[in-house]
Amino acid sequence: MAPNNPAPPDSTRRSERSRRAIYDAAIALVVEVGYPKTTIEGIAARAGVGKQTIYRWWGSKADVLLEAFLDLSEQAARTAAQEHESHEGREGRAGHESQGIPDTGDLAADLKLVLRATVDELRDPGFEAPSRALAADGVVNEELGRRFVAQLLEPQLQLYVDRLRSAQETGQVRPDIDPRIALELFVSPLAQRWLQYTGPITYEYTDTLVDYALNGLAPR
Amino acid sequence: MAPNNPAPPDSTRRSERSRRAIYDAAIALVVEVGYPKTTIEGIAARAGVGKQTIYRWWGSKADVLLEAFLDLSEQAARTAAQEHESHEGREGRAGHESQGIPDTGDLAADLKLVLRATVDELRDPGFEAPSRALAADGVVNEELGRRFVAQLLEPQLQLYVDRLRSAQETGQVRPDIDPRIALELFVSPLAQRWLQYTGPITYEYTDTLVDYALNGLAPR
Amino acid sequence: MAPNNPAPPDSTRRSERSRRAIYDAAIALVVEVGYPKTTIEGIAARAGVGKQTIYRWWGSKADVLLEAFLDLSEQAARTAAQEHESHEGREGRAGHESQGIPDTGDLAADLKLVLRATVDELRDPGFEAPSRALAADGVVNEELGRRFVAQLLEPQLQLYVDRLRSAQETGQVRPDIDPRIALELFVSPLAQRWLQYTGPITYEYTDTLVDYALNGLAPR
Amino acid sequence: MAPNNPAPPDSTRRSERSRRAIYDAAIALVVEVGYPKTTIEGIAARAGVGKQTIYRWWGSKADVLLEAFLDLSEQAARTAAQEHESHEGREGRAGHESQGIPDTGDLAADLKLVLRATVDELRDPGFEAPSRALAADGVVNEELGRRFVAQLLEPQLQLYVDRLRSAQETGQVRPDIDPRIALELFVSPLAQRWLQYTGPITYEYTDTLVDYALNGLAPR
DNA sequence: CTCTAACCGAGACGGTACGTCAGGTCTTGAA
DNA sequence: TTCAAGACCTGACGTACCGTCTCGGTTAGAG
Repeated sequence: MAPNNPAPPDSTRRSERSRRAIYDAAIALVVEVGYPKTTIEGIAARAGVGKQTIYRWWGSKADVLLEAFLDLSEQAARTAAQEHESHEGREGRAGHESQGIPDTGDLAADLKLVLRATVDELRDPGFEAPSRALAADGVVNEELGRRFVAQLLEPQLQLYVDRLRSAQETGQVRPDIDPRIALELFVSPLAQRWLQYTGPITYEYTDTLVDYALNGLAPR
Repeated sequence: MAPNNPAPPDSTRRSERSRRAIYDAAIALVVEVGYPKTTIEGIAARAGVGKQTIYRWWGSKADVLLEAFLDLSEQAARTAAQEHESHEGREGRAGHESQGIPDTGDLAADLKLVLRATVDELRDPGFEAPSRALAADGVVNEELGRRFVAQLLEPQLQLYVDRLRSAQETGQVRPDIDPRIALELFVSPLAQRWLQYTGPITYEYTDTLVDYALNGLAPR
Repeated sequence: MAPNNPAPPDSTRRSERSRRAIYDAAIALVVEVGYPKTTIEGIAARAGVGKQTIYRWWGSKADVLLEAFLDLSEQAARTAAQEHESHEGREGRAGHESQGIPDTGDLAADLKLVLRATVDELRDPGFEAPSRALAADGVVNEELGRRFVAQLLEPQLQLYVDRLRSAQETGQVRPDIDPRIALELFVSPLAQRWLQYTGPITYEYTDTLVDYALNGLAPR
Repeated sequence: MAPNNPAPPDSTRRSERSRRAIYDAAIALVVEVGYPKTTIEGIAARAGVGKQTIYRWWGSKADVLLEAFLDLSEQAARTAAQEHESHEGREGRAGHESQGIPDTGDLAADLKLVLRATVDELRDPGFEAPSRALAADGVVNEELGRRFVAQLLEPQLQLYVDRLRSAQETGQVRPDIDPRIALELFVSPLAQRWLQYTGPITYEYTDTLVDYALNGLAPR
């Protein structure tokens, strides 16, 4: 279809070593100097890699960072999973939503727990810097934004959908509610405060969001 | 305190002509070529202005655009106000939130109306391009983000606070609710969908948000 | 004739204070930072004068410096003349050529004396910096070069012409010699060494030049 | 010793193409618009080269022009040499001093011939413009001046030294004369007239210089 | 002894060029 | 063929001065 213009490189010969070094350099630079001052040349230099090696495999700074961050998330998830395993038996101590949202039967409590964990994550500079960078670029670059959402955000949101559906089955949420929209009532406010600095991010705040969303603003 | 190094220029001698031209050029370029490809040189050239005239009065591309957009908003508000005046007698047909949120007594209807107007605005390229650009830069540049919020976003949100308080007085909203948080239940989801392309933006969607937020997710 | 384009300013209202300050600033800057780094803005700032005051009365940096240097030379000449007067009675101890070249009857001795004084002058940074600057600009700017020569150099050279003519009358120089050309035999070599760094500038050197020039290179 | 900060570029990878284009552009611009209006940007643009490519290999406009002019001189010398070769058998018709000064046994005639050729050269705009530019900058920039002399001027002067020494052997010049100084008697006057516009440059003038210098000003 | 036209300081303005940085492409030599 | 290295062309950066143009204020000579 497309005239395969750029003659795609042979990925079997790809240097795993370089890929890792590039990921690490990209994340480190974003954390240390910020996204705008992170440059492809800087990443290449820090990774001990030729610029061409980056241009060969990625299309832009954002591409590099998106993959690097995905990789980082996977690592973190893997680590968390192992830890989870070693603590098996204990219930509920969810550390990271990628493990799924706990289902103790008490929807409000489960949501508050998970949102508190998210609050923690949003404050961890190691995660915050790259994800904020990607989110920012995604705001102005629709294609990147959609990939960011599809690969990072939506999988997280899907866990809320699952938990809400489960709550619908137990009657804690009205059956006519669309869970994909419902989750936004407590997730989006947190997201906006984080993205736009529209307010402080605290446990009390997220707890409140859950209460308001579940019970509504109108008198009962 | 600070040694106010660069000796601030004399604003009384400032050229109004240049300021206007720079505002116009900045907005036009962001709309036409996008924020990242909008350069200070480009703005200066398009405005028929020396680069130094921009650097003399603003600290960055974002500063220029923020002021330009503020100016644009004021113009729009002024225009809308005049139009409103000329249509006096008709009630309620608010076109722009800066006029305040209508208060017909029916909170849900009023909110839906305003949110629909916001949906329209978010789709107007003349407004979308610059505000998206500023929002994006604000995500990664906290100082800018806070100014964006303080000068553009928060005044809008305050209107919701007012309307919600009015609703509390008429008993349509529970008195223990914090309006500043409550408004996020329907505003933030819309904001996030717009910022991050996490879902379509439609009247049905915003209507649904209002219903969910007012009535809550839990069965009554 | 000409449409009196720029409407020449009224020189009777001219500020002597500013003129002096500009001269001083120009000379000082050329000495301190060099001609290329001397700017009109810098002169204006250092002189505590508006830029327009410079542009009103001079056409270029070189114009300013040329006048400043002429002024400086006149001052120096006046100072030297006073000093000369106070030492009256003593013969021959010419300090500065502008007083005329001494005429003791011994042409070689007189020339050597004057050239040694020139050597001293060429090494005085206060004179060297500005005159070198003007000479340099004159090399590449014919109009300036010709003014530099006419106003500064040629009057000096004329003194040599006079002395050589006197020597022709006493038979120390052949009558068919053109003094204006002859003087170049000892003046130009010194000038070139100074302008182009083609060799060291010493008393021995200038003495030698006089000997060679008077006696010729060929065996007698 | 010095911390050789800027990490000198790898000259083996240097683009010969760019170098040539830069030389040509620099010379052409100096001839066409003059040295002061010749800018690095202009050279880069005319040469179809990035500015950085100039800054990578040269430190200043003068550096570029000096090398360009040296290259031009070498080319010219090479061309002249070839021409000379093809005219072998004919004696004495020296076109360019770099071929050496002719030695017909008649010193005065040989010097006059060569100086007349120099007069021609000083009037060839292709040579005059760049060499005047370099000379001018060298007046005010000692480091450049010394390089100009060492690389361009002194080699020419050395030819006079050689010819004068030969004349000393044949008894046409007194043995106690220092040829390096002697040559200045006829070369420097011409140089000064050229540099400073102190007088017309003609064959008659240079012929006269030779006569005066060889025979001296004093009666024989 | 005003009045008023200029010169004055200051410095904003539209520009040009500076020297630097990074983007993305292309070439070279070693592995 | 990939890779590290880095030269190359491009284009924007933020700065320095250019020469022109107001803007009050001051200042002197014509009334």
